[in-house]
Amino acid sequence: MKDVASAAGVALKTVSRVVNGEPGVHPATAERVREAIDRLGYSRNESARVLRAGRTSTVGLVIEDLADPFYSVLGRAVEDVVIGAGCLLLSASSSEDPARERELVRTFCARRVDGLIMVPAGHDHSYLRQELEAGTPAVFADRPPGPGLDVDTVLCDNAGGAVLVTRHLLAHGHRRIAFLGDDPSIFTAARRLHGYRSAMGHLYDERLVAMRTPTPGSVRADLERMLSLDRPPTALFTGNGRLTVTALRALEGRPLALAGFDDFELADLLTPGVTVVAQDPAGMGRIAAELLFRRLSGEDDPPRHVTLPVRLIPRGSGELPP
Amino acid sequence: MKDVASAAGVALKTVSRVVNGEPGVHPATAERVREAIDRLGYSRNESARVLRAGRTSTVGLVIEDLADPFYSVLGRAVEDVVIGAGCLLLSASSSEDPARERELVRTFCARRVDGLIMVPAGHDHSYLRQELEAGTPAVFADRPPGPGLDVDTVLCDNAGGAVLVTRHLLAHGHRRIAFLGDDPSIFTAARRLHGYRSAMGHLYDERLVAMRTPTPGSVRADLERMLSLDRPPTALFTGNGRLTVTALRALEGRPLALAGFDDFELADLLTPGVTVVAQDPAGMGRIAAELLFRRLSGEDDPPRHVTLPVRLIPRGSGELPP
DNA sequence: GGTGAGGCGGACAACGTTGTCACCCGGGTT
DNA sequence: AACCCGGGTGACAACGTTGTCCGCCTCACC
Repeated sequence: MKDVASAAGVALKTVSRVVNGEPGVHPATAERVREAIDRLGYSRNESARVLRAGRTSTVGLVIEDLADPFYSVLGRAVEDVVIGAGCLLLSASSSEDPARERELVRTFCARRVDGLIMVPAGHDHSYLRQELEAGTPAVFADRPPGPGLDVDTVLCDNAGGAVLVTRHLLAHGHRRIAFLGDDPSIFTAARRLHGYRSAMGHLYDERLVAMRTPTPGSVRADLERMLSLDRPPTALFTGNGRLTVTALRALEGRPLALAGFDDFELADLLTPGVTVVAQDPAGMGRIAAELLFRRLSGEDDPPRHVTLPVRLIPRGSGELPP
Repeated sequence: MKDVASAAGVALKTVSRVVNGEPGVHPATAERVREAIDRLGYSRNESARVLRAGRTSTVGLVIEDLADPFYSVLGRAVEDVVIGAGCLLLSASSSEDPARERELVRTFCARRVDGLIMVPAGHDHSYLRQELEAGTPAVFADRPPGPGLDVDTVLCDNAGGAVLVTRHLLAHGHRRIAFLGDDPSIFTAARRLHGYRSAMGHLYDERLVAMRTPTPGSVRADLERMLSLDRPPTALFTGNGRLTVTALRALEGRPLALAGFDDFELADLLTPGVTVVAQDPAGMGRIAAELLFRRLSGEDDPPRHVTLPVRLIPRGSGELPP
């Protein structure tokens, strides 16, 4: 900027005024400055601007895995809102590791992001309190913050969706309905199990439940175990998109009614089509980002808790008879 | 930092030394400073550090769409390398819009990212020359830069993959093979068409080719037109993952041999399984990021051009007889 | 011709950090 | 006693920008 100023034969501040479109500059002077800017290929150094202004116009996004379709769609929705607000998005994957999550948040805060959007991996977010008090708002998406911390949160109706699926299978005559879920320490997994269990009522049988971090091997083993019971399940409820797909592979076409949490591409093209209860990851991302920007524009209401509805999409696999 | 200094009763510079682990600070003093840091919850302001140092330890990623499985996997691989190098990743989607791409690059450069990784949307990247000369290296992935610009580039073997698919279909007895591709102004689409055409040789028939930005409607229309020809195609080659899926929906189970460019999740679970030629998006992202960091560590060789191999995965749909 | 207003331009400080250099002080050497 | 040495510490400038404030010039009006 100094160079531009001397090239145009004006003072530093005048260049700054032109760059920022401030009034009080003679059109001819402004033109001369712009010409010098073009000639020298000058572009404002945002770091310095940030240092002065105190705001970075940057939002940090911590998700579980950028490559997961659910989270990448969520991330894209966040990005659209963030870019629309004239900010940029720093994104990083926690890989479901609380330590990495914390480290990423620390890094983001050292960079003075204006706000954070998080899909938390851990259950202890007390380390965030300091940042929040320092004025960096955070919004949680998909999963709530750990105990003792209350901030804006966007969740889907996990329990309600699980009830919906379970009742749907019950309505089609199933009584032995297995549930395959993720590690119950994950909030969504626990809520979905809860919904399943309450909808099953006295039909609940813990031998038909498997909850752990899924791998192709573990899913296969769990299914084998259940299917070789005296009274094997006639239907299967899978607790998230990845599990549904893994289970489909493990079943290898064995006829078992199936319904899953989370929609996924091509669910409609399989035979039979896979019945799911669908979330709206894009909506979740968008709303989380909007909540964040509301805070950034000074809103000071108590934390909001948004629960997004889910939608049952029957496609055939969940309507198979027992 | 000023507050920490006065709280610990030392000079600013001493705190800076402690924070940066520089030698020459008395252990007792350092301890006092660290105690003050913890007490005040201080964390270094990276913006100021950046302003001083000139490097932001930030990499900008411009891709077509963060929500697209291909690009989100690529993005995740980039992220892993970037984080591993102690940097952060700014990501943004161009939505296949050259103007937006340019604007994003401009914004990233104003923020003084250390380097750029791009999946370009446009064909004119002369605007990058200035940034390159200013010392911001760029690496292109999936598609090369426009004419007149030569930088590190990672592509897959588009033409070779298309030849592979076409020959595979020919080997299974097909002579009338249709090609459904994206807008030929997109590099990958053009290269794949080229591969298809050269493999078809004298069997090439332009009535069996449709190249345009795909929508469900356009794909349906193109297929209808081809299938109602006097001598309709007996096989279909779809030019990218999205097109393959769209075509599968449009075909609604009509028996037509099908093979596509790009692998996609569940391709193996459809009936029949979908034969594809698979790229390695994660490898592409990783290599692009590694090339970038090689530049950042001072390498000054001529631009490298990496072509990644592709792999044919027969799953059934491409082995159907005419 | 003097005067006040307003348009325009510039000098300077400050944002928070780090590199440079100088200082202080105790202990060992000449 | 004069000197040097070096570990520990601090003052200061600089990075590039913008907010504040001041001053100049012009023009209209008395």
